[in-house]
Amino acid sequence: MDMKKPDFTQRFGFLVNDVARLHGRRFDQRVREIGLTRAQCRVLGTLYMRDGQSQAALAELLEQTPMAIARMTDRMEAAGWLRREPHPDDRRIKLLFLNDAAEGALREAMRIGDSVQAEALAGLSDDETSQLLALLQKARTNLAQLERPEYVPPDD
Amino acid sequence: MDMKKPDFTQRFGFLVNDVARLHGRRFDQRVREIGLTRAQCRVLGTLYMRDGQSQAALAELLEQTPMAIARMTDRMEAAGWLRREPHPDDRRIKLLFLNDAAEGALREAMRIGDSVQAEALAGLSDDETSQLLALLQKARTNLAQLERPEYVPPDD
DNA sequence: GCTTTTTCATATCCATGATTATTATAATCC
DNA sequence: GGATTATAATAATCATGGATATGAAAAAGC
Repeated sequence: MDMKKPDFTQRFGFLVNDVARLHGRRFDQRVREIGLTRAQCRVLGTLYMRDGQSQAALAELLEQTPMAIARMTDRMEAAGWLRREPHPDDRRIKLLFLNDAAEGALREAMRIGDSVQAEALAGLSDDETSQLLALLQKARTNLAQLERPEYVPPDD
Repeated sequence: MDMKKPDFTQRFGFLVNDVARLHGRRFDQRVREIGLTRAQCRVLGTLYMRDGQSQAALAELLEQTPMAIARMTDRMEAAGWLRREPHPDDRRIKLLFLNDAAEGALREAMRIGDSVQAEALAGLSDDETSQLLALLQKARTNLAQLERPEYVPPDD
């Protein structure tokens, strides 16, 4: 008898959760000195690509609830990273715009992200790294499609 | 000009964060019906492998702060999943033991985890799946060693 | 033995995210 | 065009996790 108990740390859910937690913790420790957090960098990065989104649209892009975006943009507006402007035609909607401070901070955050990524993927060959990214991308598309079946991954 | 802006969603940090968030959200939705959460499953799974740990030891195993474990075990003790018992020799220490209800719930959580993993990794070959797990495991080891240089990954 | 240092658990505060409900505003449907 | 329905933002509540600080108890130094 004395069955070998299953090793939970080898399961995909545990693993990806752990890697994200450890990676994110380390990233947070470093971007903290520029006054940002991991989640805020995510918002900044998305707005940088598509400035002037509504909160609802941003929530869609980030696969998050509108509520999470409402509070996040509250904090980020208070911190001066972005501003909210009324939509000219629809008084329900607030459009989000990056402030000038955001671009430099985002560039620095990218440098930090590169550095943490290098730490996390140390010892992996270039092939292994691209394979890892491709497989994660596939998993991300799978999971996103489960929630929004109409979603089609970008092609360009 | 009109430089192409960097696609943040392709970065490792964003990707692994997103996959963990989407996977965890889906897992949470399902284990909720047995009264558990993702984080609690993580605790249950670890205690199942090594019952009778101190909170500090559990924090080490989970790569988390003792404070996070203190609050987590508070909630889980109140919910009846585990109990705290005093250490016979050291009055600072509380040892954690799973209650009977935990084992069945954990088995069900594993089934749910298998199901979500299958959804997330749909379309990946067996080779790709094992490669993904192996690469994530490597990243996890890398990141863990940055925080605890003495850490050595299990060999058996 | 007694002081200093470590260690264990925990209180407090903040950031994040999910759920649920509410309010204001648009859009749609007879 | 007035009632119904849908959508945008947000409030309130809970679970989670990091950072800092604290009290109690054990270990180490002398």
